[in-house]
Parts: sequence; C-alpha cells; structure tokens
Amino acid sequence: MSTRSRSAHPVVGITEVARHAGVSPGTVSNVLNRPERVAEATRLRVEAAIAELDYVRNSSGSSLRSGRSASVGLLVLDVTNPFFTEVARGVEDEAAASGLAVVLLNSAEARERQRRNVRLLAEQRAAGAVVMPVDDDLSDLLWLSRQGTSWVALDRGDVAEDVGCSVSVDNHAGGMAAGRHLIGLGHESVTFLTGPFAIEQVRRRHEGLRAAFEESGMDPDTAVRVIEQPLLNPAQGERAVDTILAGGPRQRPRAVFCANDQLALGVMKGLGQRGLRVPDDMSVVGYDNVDLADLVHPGLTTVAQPKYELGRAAMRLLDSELNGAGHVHERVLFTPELVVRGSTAAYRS
Amino acid sequence: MSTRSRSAHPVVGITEVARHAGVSPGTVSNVLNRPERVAEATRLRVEAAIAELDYVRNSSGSSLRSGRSASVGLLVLDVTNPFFTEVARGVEDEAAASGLAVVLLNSAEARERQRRNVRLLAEQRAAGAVVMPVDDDLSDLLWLSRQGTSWVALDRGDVAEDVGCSVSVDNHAGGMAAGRHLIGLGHESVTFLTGPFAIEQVRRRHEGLRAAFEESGMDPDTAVRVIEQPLLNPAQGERAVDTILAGGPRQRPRAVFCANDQLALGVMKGLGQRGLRVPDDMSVVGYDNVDLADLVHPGLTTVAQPKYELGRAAMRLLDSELNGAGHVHERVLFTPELVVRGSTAAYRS
DNA sequence: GAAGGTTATTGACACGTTTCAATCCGGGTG
DNA sequence: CACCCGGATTGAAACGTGTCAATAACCTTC
Repeated sequence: MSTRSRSAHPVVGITEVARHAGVSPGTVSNVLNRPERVAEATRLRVEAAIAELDYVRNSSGSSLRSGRSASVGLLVLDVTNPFFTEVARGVEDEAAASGLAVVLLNSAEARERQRRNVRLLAEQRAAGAVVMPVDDDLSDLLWLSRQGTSWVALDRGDVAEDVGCSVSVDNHAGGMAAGRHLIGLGHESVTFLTGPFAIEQVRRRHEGLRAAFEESGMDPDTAVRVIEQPLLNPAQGERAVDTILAGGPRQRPRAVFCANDQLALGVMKGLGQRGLRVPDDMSVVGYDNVDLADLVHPGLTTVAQPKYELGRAAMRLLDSELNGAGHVHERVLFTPELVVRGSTAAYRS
Repeated sequence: MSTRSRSAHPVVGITEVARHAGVSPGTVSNVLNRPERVAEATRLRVEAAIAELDYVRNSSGSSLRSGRSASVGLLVLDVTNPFFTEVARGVEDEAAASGLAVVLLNSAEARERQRRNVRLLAEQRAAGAVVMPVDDDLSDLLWLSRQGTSWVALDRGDVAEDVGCSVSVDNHAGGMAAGRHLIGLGHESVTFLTGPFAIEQVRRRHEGLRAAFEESGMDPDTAVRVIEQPLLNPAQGERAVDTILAGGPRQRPRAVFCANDQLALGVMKGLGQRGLRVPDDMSVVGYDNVDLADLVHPGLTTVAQPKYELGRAAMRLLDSELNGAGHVHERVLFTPELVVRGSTAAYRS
C-alpha cells in the first residue's frame, strides 16, 4: 500500500495514452500490436505519448481479452540438476526470441507438485508448456490440453504423436554407445547403476546397454548386473558403492555404467574413499555430460546429450504449435554422443 | 486454434458456476477468496458446482481487477550456476507456501537482459521480485518500485535500507575466514583469483582476505596478489592457471583463494594438467560450497553460504512486505562458514 | 466531378474477476 | 407488533485490453 501511493504517476493505461496523443484507444492498441496497420505519422505521435507518460502495458488486460497469456511454463523435475538448467537456458533463449515469458516450475520429482503446477498453468491460461513428466501417467497433461494449453514433452520419446509433441534423445543409442565402449576395452560384464525403472529414460538406456552385449554374442542376463536406487543424485551413488563391491574383491565388477553423471560422480568419490582407483581398479561411465564431468580427476567418460539444443528445439516446436495453423504433433529425436575421458580403461585381470 | 476447439467444455467462468449453483457471481467469488463470509450450505453448493463443471479460475481476470498478480519474479544472474539454483529452490518452496507463483528470469549477467526482465515484471504487474542485481546501478529496481512492484535484493548487502530490503551473506567475514585458515596453515602469501571487481561481493571478499593478513601483522599489499578474470566460471579458472604460475617454479605461489567454487574447480583441473598436486604443491580455497566441492578429489576447502536459507529468507521478507501494513525495509545478514576439506595443507618450503 | 476503391481511424463491446453499497431475511428486543 | 441488528447475498460497476464492424478520409479512374 505504502509502496503504491509513493509511486509518481498513478498508473497510466492505454486510454490515457490515447487521450494524450489525440487518438482513440483502438489505435494505440494497434500501434502496440500491429504497427503496420497505422500510419507513420500517428504511430510516431502515439509512441511519443507512450514514452512521455512512461506507459507500461498491462498484460493481465490483454491476456484476459485474448484468452491466452504470453507466457509458457517450463516444468522440470529438479531445478537443482545441472542437466535441467542447461535445458532451461535453451528454452529461455528461444522463448525470449518469440517474446514469451518463461515460468519455471519445479515438480521436485513428485506427482502432487506436478499436478499443482499444471493447475497453475491452466489458471494462468499459459500459452503453452515444456514439460518433463514425472512418470508414465500423462493424465495431467491431457487435462492441460483440454484446458487449451498445449505442451511439448521433453525427454519422453514414448508419448504418442496423437497426444502431443515430444523432443528427446535416443536413450537406447546412448546405452548402446556406453556398452560398446566398454566391450571395446575388453570388459565382459558391467554393473548398471540406475534410478527407478519407472523412469522411461533409464529403462531405454538399460535396454541399449544389454543390446550392446547381445550384439557381441554375450548373454546380457549374466553380463549386466543392475542396482536400482530411489534417486539419481551423488549421495545415492556414493551409498551404492557398498552394494557394488559386495561379494568381496574377487567378484568385484570392473566397470560401472551409471544412468546419470550425478550418480557416477558419487560412485567415483565412494570408490576413492575405499582406496580403489579409477580407472585402474574400476571403469566408470556416466550419462549427460554435465559441466563438471570435465572437472573431476580423472575426467568422466560419459554419454553427452545436446542439452541446450534440446531446450531450444522444444521451445521452437511449441512455438510452431502456437502459431501454426495446421499443426500436427511431431517427434524430434536427437542422437547422443559418447565422450571418452579418463575414467575408463582396458580390462586387466 | 485447432487445439482450442478440441476442448470438451468451452471454458467456464465464475458466472457459469454461479448460474449452476443458483447463486450470484459475487457469492462464488467469496467462496473462492473469503469462504468464511459465506454460509456453510451455499458454500457446499458452490463447491459442488465448481467440481462438476471442472471450473478453473482465470488469474488474468483477478489480477486485472485487483491490480496485482499473484506471482513474484526471481531474477538471477545465471541459471546455470548451481549456487543460484539452490537459492531458487528456497525461494520456490517459500513462495509455494504463500500461494505465489515464481517466474524465473535469467539476466545472463547482462545489463540489457536485466532491464528487459524488469520491464516484463512490470508488465505482468508482479506482486514482487527477488533480485540479484547485475551491477551497482540500481536504477532499474527503483523504476520497478515506482511501478508498484516491491523487491528484495539478494546477496547485495550494500543497498540502502531506505531503498529496499536485502538478504545477504557477510562476504567480508567469508574472505577473512579463508585468509585465517591459510595463515593458520603457515602461508604467508596468497593469490586471490577473482571475477570483475565491479561485483560488490568479490570486493568484500578481497577486503576480508586482506584484513586477515593485516590482523596477523603482515602487509596485505605484498601478501595478497590479485588476478582478475572477466567471468566466474571453470574455464576462466583453468585459463588463469598460466598467469598464476607465471614467474617460474621459484616464485610460484603456494596458495590460491578463488572468489568462487567454479573458478577453484577450474584451477584444480588446470594444476592437475600441469602436473602440480593439490594440496601438496598448492593449496586451493573456493567460495560457495557448491555440491560438487565435495565430489572432486581432493575435496575443495571452501566458504559455505547458506544458499537454500538465503532464498527462503528473501522470499519471506518479500512476503512480509507484500502483506505487512507498516513494513519497513530490513537487512538480513547471514554468516558464512568455512568448510575444510582436502585441498588445503600446511605450507612447506 | 461522381463513383468506386483503398487505407486509417473510430467506438463500443466483451473478456472474468473483485468490490462495495444496497438489499434481503430471520430473529431478538423493547 | 414495530423496530432494529447482524449476517448472507445480490447487482452493478469497474479494471485495461483486443476486436471488428462501421465510418471517415483520401486517392484513382472514367
């Protein structure tokens, strides 16, 4: 209250500008939204009035009238994960280019929060959303569509094309690349350290890994051992080391493939604490190619995803859905790339 | 277009709900906003209608009418920096508790983008904002106040209290803690690797560092050498290593204090590549205590900031400013804490 | 110079909500 | 029984914008 009354000018609207420029409100609106329809001379006059009165458009008014707001939601699983922040940058850059504001919402990997956030987007009549769904249940998103807010699924290649757009990276190919790399180094078995299999991405990475062993004539059932953790963070990776090493030094695996760089970094730390050396005693492969994968020593061999590009592509797709007259849902698939650093080495008995 | 027409119900408003419940629109509004003012029986009837029609409130309407929207902006310097994402979590959690939506905006450390984003907040008639200003020029923020959007400055203890609230961490104390730690280990000189001195935080850390040497009877002018880099990221740290080592092995410094963990991690990598060992050949101290400070080997000794709490406190302050009748600007100052890990060791000649 | 055509501008209404003075109703009081 | 009081509800008036049919102004052409 005190803040408002302290303000210099008591809030000026389009009508005030119109009066000041000797023109009708409709014309001012046109200057703002379709400048080409208004004559040069009047346009300049209006712009002068806008500048002089320090007019700032009220987006509530326009979204109310037009039924949609000029902002898009970005629903991420975890704001803390560097993977998402990189994606966010891509989305933001592209959105800024289209004049859209980005509302960042964090589901914190929890259904309930996702539902709340989706509802919020509906209340804001958001133009669209880029969403990383928290699990396989897409009902929240279908509801959102019915409310008139379209969306693009991120990193979920499994959404049907009649339901919505999606942008993702080929997780099967990524898992396979990691597997082939290790096999090429002479490894004949690997431990796959992962988050919950409820997450589609990790399932696909696992399948890719198995496929790599299969194509080399090995039996994936015996070659690939799986350790499932509830979350994909460093602490979980560190904790999992004991499980990895259980069975004693004789049966100790010589290679770990982690579903995530965060897990992998945790594992490397845990191994170090127990006196094991990477890559001499154990090869470690991660997934994502987070910035710090290059900062640890040894550098982490990992499957790189085009994070920034992923965000850009998603936003571009959304934009085309918003403007395009005859839009059909599309599925964009990026291919990941293996980045070899120091954390993997040839198998030695 | 196509998307909209596909929707099941053609958008239902408060009036439709009112009709369906046999009540006036005003009453529905009351059920939504001040349920205590409406009789139990009618309230239930209205709630039933809301559920049956799957009504979802249109926030454009309410912000238009009330003049303010129920969202707050979070203006960060760099979405990519883990320090900010941690802060963002704090802000988000606290905002959710107050029923406020958070709009995340990224200035990318650029004046122009900050200005654009501030303007966006004004257009949205945002209730408030939590801001990390890009530099010392606060004119954008003053303008924002004039537009009726109040804000809290984050990590900028130098904003005057008659201008706005601020939440920050005592950078002088942080720099001092780092200095004392190194001095305690027998170091008699240190290289301070930093970003631009235009940033208030790094200036204060520098002063704190010097103060530590001064209190031990050493001359800060000779004990503290400064290397200034344009940005605070790992790549810059890595690049700076050559400058640090210039002068040959004889004059090589034995301790580096970095204004930022990102820089420090870059330095550690650079040192490793040149065959120098941390902490034996060089002690390294960082600032922030980012998650990965604990993941690298050796662990990074660093000055920890209560990031999450910082975000929470800022949002709480903002909230009190929004609701509080007689609000006076406040300045909250947290104290940082040194976390000792393996990257620092006693001086040996 | 009149008819027709093009371009620029206008005016009024609608969007969904909140607010507030006015009204209604039921019950207690004098 | 008249009166009043309090709580519950109503109705209408904004809030600032976009839209669109209608009008005005101007230019071209015969």
